[in-house]
This record gives sequence, C-alpha cells and structure tokens, in this order.
Amino acid sequence: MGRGNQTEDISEKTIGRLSLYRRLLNRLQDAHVESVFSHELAGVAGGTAAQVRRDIMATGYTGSPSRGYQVAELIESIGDFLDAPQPEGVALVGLGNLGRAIMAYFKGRRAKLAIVAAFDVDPNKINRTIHGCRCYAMSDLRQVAQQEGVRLAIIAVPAGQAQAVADELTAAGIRGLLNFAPVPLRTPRDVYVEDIDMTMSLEKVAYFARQARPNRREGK
Amino acid sequence: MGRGNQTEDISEKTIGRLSLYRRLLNRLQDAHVESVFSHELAGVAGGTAAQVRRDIMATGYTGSPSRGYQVAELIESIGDFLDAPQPEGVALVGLGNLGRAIMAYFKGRRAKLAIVAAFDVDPNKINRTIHGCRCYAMSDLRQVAQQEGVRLAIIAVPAGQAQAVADELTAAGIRGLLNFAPVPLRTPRDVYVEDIDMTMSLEKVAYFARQARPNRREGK
DNA sequence: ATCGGGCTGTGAAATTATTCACAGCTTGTG
DNA sequence: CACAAGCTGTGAATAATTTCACAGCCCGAT
Repeated sequence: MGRGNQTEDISEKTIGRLSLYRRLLNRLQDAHVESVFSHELAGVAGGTAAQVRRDIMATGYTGSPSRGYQVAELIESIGDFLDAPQPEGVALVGLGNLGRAIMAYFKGRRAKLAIVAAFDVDPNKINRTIHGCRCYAMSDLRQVAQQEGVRLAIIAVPAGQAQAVADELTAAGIRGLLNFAPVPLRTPRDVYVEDIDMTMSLEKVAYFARQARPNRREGK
Repeated sequence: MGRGNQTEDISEKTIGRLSLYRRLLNRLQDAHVESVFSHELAGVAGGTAAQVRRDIMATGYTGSPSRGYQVAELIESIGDFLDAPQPEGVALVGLGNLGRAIMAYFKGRRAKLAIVAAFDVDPNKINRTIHGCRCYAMSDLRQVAQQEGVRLAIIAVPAGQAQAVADELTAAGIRGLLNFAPVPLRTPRDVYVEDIDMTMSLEKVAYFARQARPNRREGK
C-alpha cells in the first residue's frame, strides 16, 4: 500500500476535506462497511465523486475499480498522510465559557491530538484541574510548552487579549494556532493560523438565508 | 449615497470578508479614525489592498482617491448590504457546554442578530432562563419559531442528534443553519448551511504547522 | 493655475480549484 | 473466453478567485 512521496503541494481545502472523509469513514467502519465508492463518500460528505477521488489521490492511496476503496485501508492512509508520526499535545489558552466548552469538546476524541495543558489568568482557575486537565498560569506557558513539547495551541480569550496571547505563544515556540477570538492575529509567517469566527459565520448564514441562494451539494 | 443594485452574484468569501471588515471598521471608529485606505484595511484584515477594494465594490460604496473610505459611511454601506432590514432572531438548539458558550458569546453583540430562543431536551433546562434567554422544549420549536419569526438557527447538539434537529428546524421554516455538530447535514437545497467544524480546523492546524508552509498575509 | 503623488475602480491576466470525460481495469455473466 | 457494466485515476477543460496594472481623479504644493 503506497503512500510515500507527499512532495506535491496540497491545498488547504483538500486537507480539510480529508479530515472530514476520515471521520465519515470511521463511522462507516463502525457500521461494518468494508468498502466505499467515491460517489458514496461524496454523497455523505456533500461533494462530488470527482473531488473525492482527487482528494484521495493526494494521500497516495489507490482504490480498485470494482471494489472502490477499502474503508480500513483508506482510514489508515489518510492517517499516515494527515497525522504526525507521534501524538501531539495541544495547549488551550482561556478557560471562560468557550474555553471550557472546547476542552469538553475535544475530551476523548482523536488520540493523536489532545489538549494537554490549559492556561488562564484567573487565580481561581490556576492550579486546578478542569475537565481532567491541569490549568496553569500564563507565566508558566513557556516552561510547560517546552516541557510537554507542545507545538499547537487554541486561543479562546477575549478579543482584547488575543494578540498578546498569540505573541506569548509564538515566543514559546508554538507553530500552529487555532484562534477563536474575533481578531486577525499578526504572527511570524511560519506560524500557521486558522481562525474560527463565529460572528462572521453567523452573518454569512443570515445573508445567504435571505438570498434563498441554493446550497452546494451533490447534484443527482 | 448609492448602494442600490445588489444584482451581482457575490461570492461566499466576499461576504465573510465584509463581515470582518465591518468589525475592524467598528474598532477603528471607536478609536476615532475617520477614514482608511484600502491598504490600511488590508493590513489589519490580513489581505491585499486590491481584494479589499474589490470586496467593497460589492457593497456599492465608493471611496475617494485622496481620502480613502470614510469609516462611518463604509460601515453603514456594509450594513445596508449585509444586514436584513429588520433585526433577526436566532434560535439555539442544544444547551450543553458548547451551547451555553455560544449563548454567552453572542450575548450583547450585534443588535441585528441575537439569540432569542434556546431549545434542549433536558427537563432540567426546559423553562428556565439561561444567560437571559428562555429555554424551551424541543417540542415547542415550531410554535416558538413561528411566533418569533425566527428564520435562523444554531445547532449545538451531539453529532448523533444533529440530523434529526436539522430536520425539525427546516420543517419549522428555518432558512439558515450554523452547524457546530461534526456531521454534514442533509437539508433542502434552499436552506443555507454553514459548518463550524472544530476537529477539522484543529487537524488543519496540526498538518500545516508541521509543513512549516508560510501563511497567507499581505506582502510588503 | 498647473503639476505631481498617491489612491480608487476595474478590465485583463494569472492563479487556484473544481468538474468533465474517458482510457484502462476488474469482475460478473453467458 | 469474450463481453458488458461500472468504477478509478487523471489529463484537459472550465469555473472561481485573486492579483496585476493602469486610467482617471483629487488634493496639496508650488
């Protein structure tokens, strides 16, 4: 089963979809489905068969014309492609309502990617354990991040503090950020930032719901 | 001052960015900045000047070569373009950790778009008030939605229930969904769905942080 | 008044992403 | 054993999005 050369330059969109396919494939596997065709996966993922095939090409996995893709093998191939060789720890900064919800959300999901340390400024939270995860003071950040080998972080602090937190995180060697604060972060160019902007998303929904413009989805 | 014909077909990306620009403009306004140039806005938004200008074109607003864009006017123009004429109420379904965090997050933001009703199945929550918002039983959904004229909803229920909730919502006349559940929803084609998939986002961060691939951002 | 600098609005080019469409397999069938 | 059906992998076409680049304008300075 050949994966191997991920020399190609894979688009951000493709990476996102592969993550989605994997989740859907895991569900299929739980339902004891052994193989799928690209059009079936497209059906549940909400895309086209051609796109599914192209995305899967990126992982180097090859299906068979008669059987389609073997679910178990494809899951593994996507894993080899997407995941780091070692499990990675993630730091969560900000334990307000949103931070705690994020903590709970990621509790016991992918073993390869788990929140291993939380940070806040609130003295009431520091040194307590929340959702099974130790909460540290912001000032411990560099120390803990280095010690645990954390390279990824989630920012769930108020907008006003997000940039300062991002600065501290990058100074502590963090290479990837998932930012929930509604502020574009300024970071060194080699730090990857993904924003989740709930306000923007809700405004998009409001706009397009009004336009009655039909949604993307696989045509029959 | 001419906005007027939004006949053009505006892309999803542009709508998202306009929402972002508005937020940034509001901050500028709070700082008593009266006008901005496209490259300044691009600087804080993390895009290019040309893109900012093109996005703003969509709203029909026109700047002046010497002064740039008038902050107050541009905010208003984006508002005229993005917002519904009347304020819109939003329903929130699911009051677990995430639902409550979302509730808190949207508390007292845009007046034009506020959560006006919450729904859950937990009898402990039903008929109580959470973050200043009444919680109803799922069975009241159609009634409340119709009575309040709600056309938008946020889904914050576990994956397993998301599709069923989406079905109930669309049956109750909801036209736009913001979906936090990690499942692609199947809905009628004229219902707009926007997904916020935290797992996918985090996996993207993990992938690209590893690739050391430089991020998008305005070049000097 | 006229000039120069610097910005907007926007066709046109470039780039990126998606879809088409078909050769080449692989299996089941008569 | 030849054929039909139906899928994958992928070059080529198309569509969407972004960037380039420049005409035209406006203002401040001569």
